[in-house]
Amino acid sequence: MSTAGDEGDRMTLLRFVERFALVLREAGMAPMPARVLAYALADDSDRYTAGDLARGLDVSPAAISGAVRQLVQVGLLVREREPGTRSDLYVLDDRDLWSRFMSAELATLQRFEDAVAGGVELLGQDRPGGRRLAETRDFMAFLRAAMADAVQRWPAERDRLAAERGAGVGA
Amino acid sequence: MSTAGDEGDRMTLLRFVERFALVLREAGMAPMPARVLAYALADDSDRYTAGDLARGLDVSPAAISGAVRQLVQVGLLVREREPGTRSDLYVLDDRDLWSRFMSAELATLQRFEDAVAGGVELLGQDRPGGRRLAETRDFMAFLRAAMADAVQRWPAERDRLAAERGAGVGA
DNA sequence: CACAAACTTCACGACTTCGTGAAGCGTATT
DNA sequence: AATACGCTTCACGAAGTCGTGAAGTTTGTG
Repeated sequence: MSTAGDEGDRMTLLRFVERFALVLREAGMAPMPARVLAYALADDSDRYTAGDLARGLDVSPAAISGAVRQLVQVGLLVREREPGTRSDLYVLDDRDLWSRFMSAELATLQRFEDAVAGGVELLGQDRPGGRRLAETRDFMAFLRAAMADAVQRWPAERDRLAAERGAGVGA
Repeated sequence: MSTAGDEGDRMTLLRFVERFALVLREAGMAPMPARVLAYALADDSDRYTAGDLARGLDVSPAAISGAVRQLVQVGLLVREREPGTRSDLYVLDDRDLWSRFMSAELATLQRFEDAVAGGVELLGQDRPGGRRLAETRDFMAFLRAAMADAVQRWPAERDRLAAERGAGVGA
């Protein structure tokens, strides 16, 4: 009977994976990396072989291969190697996961800023188009600074939240 | 001779449009809306008919039709109607353009948060996966608050920048 | 009232992208 | 040293998406 419960858990897990992956895709992530990230985040284990992920998500090992490479490249997954085994282990280093995720986002924002700054150079600030571009560039810079600041403040804020809740539960 | 210069300007403009549109696409925007937005932002006029955009970008009116509808829907473009003409006018209300753009982004972030919160409900916080999800949710909330705050501060910051530069040029 | 212009909608063709299946390669076991 | 296992790469088939061309609709003009 315990199997039935486990299978139910697995189904709810996979449903959530699909739902969360959809949001990630809308934010620009490719489908398979989105699924792998969602799965690694929500499943209870904290280290997975490629085979684990393939079986857990019920997709081909080939799909996993590409997905984890992309995730490793952007720093959302870390590849580890246990001596005496032939499988790589992928671990979701959740301690600074989202700070790292946001760092990638900040790089994107930087590219925005560069592209717009290039446009300002090309068009000059003495024309309406150039002025709009310049203001856009300033906004990007402002926003990027604000986000970088928030990312930096996050660890302390997280610890504060944890302490607060720990105290609340204890009381 | 002025024609040659104008054509050169037009070419540099279109090159910039392509470059900036590419960045916008990487951020999740559809190709044609990205081009239209980049063009409307960088070109010197501040109101365009659909025909202006089609000719300016050298694409079919049909492509413009879908693109402007999407841009109007997310609030990046405003549709206006001059009495006594048969064309709608699309204006890029640049005063609060980026605040509005960020509001849409904040909505996306809210969907993130909702999806993750749903996962926390499904999985419970007494399991490693659920705990990771809960921390993710908290991070999303924290980041969203920081971004909302930044968006709110932007108008004042922009005016401050403008005043500063105006003074700098004068000195 | 008829005509003309502009935009919109629709359906098609081209392109890109995604995930699978099969073959190849590296690595530990025996 | 040979074998078996797991991952990776490659090429293919399928699905979704994008922009064009043509027809239809609405709106202003003569």
